[in-house]
Amino acid sequence: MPPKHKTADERLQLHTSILDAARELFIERGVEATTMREIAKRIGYSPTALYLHFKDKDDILRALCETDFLALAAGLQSIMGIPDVRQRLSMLCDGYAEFALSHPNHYRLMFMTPQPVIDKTELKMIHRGNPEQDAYAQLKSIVQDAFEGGHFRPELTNVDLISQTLWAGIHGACSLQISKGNDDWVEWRPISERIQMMRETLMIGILRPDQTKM
Amino acid sequence: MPPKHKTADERLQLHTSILDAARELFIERGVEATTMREIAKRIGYSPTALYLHFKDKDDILRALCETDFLALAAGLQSIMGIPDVRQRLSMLCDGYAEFALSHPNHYRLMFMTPQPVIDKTELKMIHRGNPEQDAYAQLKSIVQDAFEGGHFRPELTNVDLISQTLWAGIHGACSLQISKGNDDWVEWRPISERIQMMRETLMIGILRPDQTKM
DNA sequence: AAAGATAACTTGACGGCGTTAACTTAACAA
DNA sequence: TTGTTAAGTTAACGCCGTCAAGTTATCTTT
Repeated sequence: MPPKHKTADERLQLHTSILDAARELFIERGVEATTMREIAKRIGYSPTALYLHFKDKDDILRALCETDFLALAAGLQSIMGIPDVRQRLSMLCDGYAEFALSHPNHYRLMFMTPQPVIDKTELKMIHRGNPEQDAYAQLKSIVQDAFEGGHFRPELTNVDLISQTLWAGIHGACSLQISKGNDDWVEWRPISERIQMMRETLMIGILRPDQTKM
Repeated sequence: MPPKHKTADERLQLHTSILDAARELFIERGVEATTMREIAKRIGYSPTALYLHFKDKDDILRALCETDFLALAAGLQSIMGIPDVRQRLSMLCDGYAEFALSHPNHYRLMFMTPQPVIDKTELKMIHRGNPEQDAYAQLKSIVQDAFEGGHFRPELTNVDLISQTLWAGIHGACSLQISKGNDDWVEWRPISERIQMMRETLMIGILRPDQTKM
């Protein structure tokens, strides 16, 4: 019970321990179902202590998502160094899918929930368009390279449109798995097969027909 | 205030007026944000009256989704009569996307929210695999036809896998629009272009290369 | 050394939520 | 006429997110 003036380090420690506890609970039982009181109990503080570090519950969610966006981009960064541009594109699809499927609850928050929770104009940490921090910028930069290398079908001329189609395809496979993968209404093929086929279908559909093998 | 023994018709009328009010509110401000009290107030009953017709809030949601699944399949039914199988496939993609984008909140409930809300084993109204009531069965039946007609690339041999890839592709384009379409982080191309390109990309990626024109 | 200010909390409360239990009352059945 | 029952309502329970006010130990100033 003894309050004490804290160093910046100690303040940060509580800050991150709130985020860690919130992340665990959000992942464990979903964001709507976890309460501020639970988060507080898990770290041994009273519920209102959370409000000393975050404006409200959404603010915690926002902070977690911000971290996750950076983590996604960081995880994909190594792929940017692959020399062959078709391989790079292909690996980005796989890397993205792996992130989505191994962090389904993060992914849901990032890409499958309504918009207003995260107003990106408020995100100061991430710099838009910076390929080291923005996964869409990474994708677009690879697509730009491939476009300049003449790898796409001649009728495809818009780099954003191509990028958004690739993103949507992989996102569709991942998000359908996350939201409906346990639904036995459909006789699902294994998710690995579905990701693989999506990647190949997109590649064949987008790349120049002469040399589709990679 | 006068309670009265009701005919089956009158009971049904209240039943559907609850569903109508709930649907409006769910669409208007989202499912989590609408309360039982609001639904009740809108139809002029006390909150607990809803529990005479539905077990709980999720039960209302479940009933709405059930109706929506049937509506989706019904809306796509006319497409099943198109003679050319490639055209049929193409039109099914468009029809599905049109449903998703013109009923975004229904679509979110149906295909973008966590699984446990709707346990389809409890849905007695819809018959699984019946192409008149099950949109996935419609898709699969067209894919089956195309497969038997030799329209797919020779390496594609599993009808479920093909169906699920097509579904995922269109779903990806639609769901990304619904959850991120108003997000200016990305310079989105118009959604109609994105749907069209997705459809064409999937067709080229899946159909036999000789005659991709339709 | 004493007094005041402040950082870091906790306690208590507010209004609203989903839901249940108990009550009310009009219509029906015996 | 007298129950029984259908169709509600009222009141309450235990949650929830959040805010205002109170409480202390520490730091700062004199």
